[in-house]
Amino acid sequence: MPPFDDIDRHLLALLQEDSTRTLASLGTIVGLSPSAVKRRIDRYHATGVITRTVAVLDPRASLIAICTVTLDRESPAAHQEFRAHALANPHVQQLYNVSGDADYVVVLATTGMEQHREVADRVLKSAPNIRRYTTMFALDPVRTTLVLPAD
Amino acid sequence: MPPFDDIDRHLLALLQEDSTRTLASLGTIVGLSPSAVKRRIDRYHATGVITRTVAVLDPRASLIAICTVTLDRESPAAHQEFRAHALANPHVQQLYNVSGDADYVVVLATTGMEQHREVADRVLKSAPNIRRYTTMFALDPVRTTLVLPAD
DNA sequence: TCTGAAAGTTTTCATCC
DNA sequence: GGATGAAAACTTTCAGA
Repeated sequence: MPPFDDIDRHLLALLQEDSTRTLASLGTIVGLSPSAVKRRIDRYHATGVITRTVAVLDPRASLIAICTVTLDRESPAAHQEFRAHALANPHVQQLYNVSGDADYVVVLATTGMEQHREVADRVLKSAPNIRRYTTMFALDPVRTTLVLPAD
Repeated sequence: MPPFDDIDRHLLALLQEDSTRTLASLGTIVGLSPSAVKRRIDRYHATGVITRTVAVLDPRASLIAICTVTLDRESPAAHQEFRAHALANPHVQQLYNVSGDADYVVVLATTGMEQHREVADRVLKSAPNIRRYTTMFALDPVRTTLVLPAD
């Protein structure tokens, strides 16, 4: 994707906030015609800037746990095995390979403590190659977005 | 919201995956007419089950940092002050009040290390009431969704 | 690359089951 | 609650600048 101009950044900010706006309303805000807005949005999809468009549910209805995981060895095979194991579980909402003391941060989303125990047992406790892990439960998901800076 | 049936769960899973499907295509999948699908989706919005619909950008284009924050005192005022301070910054992509050793998990999204330093300084280093914090950089954002179990 | 208008789809809504 | 069908709105395409 060629460099963004101010209108691109504005459109991407608007779409990350609410993707249900019409081309006409976006056009009014950024000062373009609906078809000019469409051409730009089509380009964001074609070039992979926008990867998907999704409905977001209220996180307060779920139990969110943020876990760190340290593997017991640093081999590529151990990493690959753990990733595949974690990704197989739909309750793994987010998974990051990270720098520092831990190797991964895993965010688990479940319907409650009972389901959390099941999922955590599967994904963390009895998973392959894990040396140790920690769990922090979200008492309050104050802000939960996937908004990224658009530049 | 009254209890979900199988069709509700199916629709919510579909919409969390891709909210651009038409009412007709959703109806074909779940076995309802477009207007019946619409009535259900309207209800998800009206009751706050779906909070918003957004475009998601490719996280690989950004620098993601996952930080833990421990406040220097447990007073409600300290919490309130820290939250307001963090929420004022648009690079705070996610913010969770958590149980355990730390008080908050903060996810920072920036365009690169230079911007990260600025933002981290503002949100963490020179922020009020912080005793200590840790930072883990995402080497690879393996999965980044906000998908929640629909029950 | 934009605008504006025509053509094609989707959404919305009233009505009936 | 759900289905249907018609009207309204939106999206898509394309000619012209």
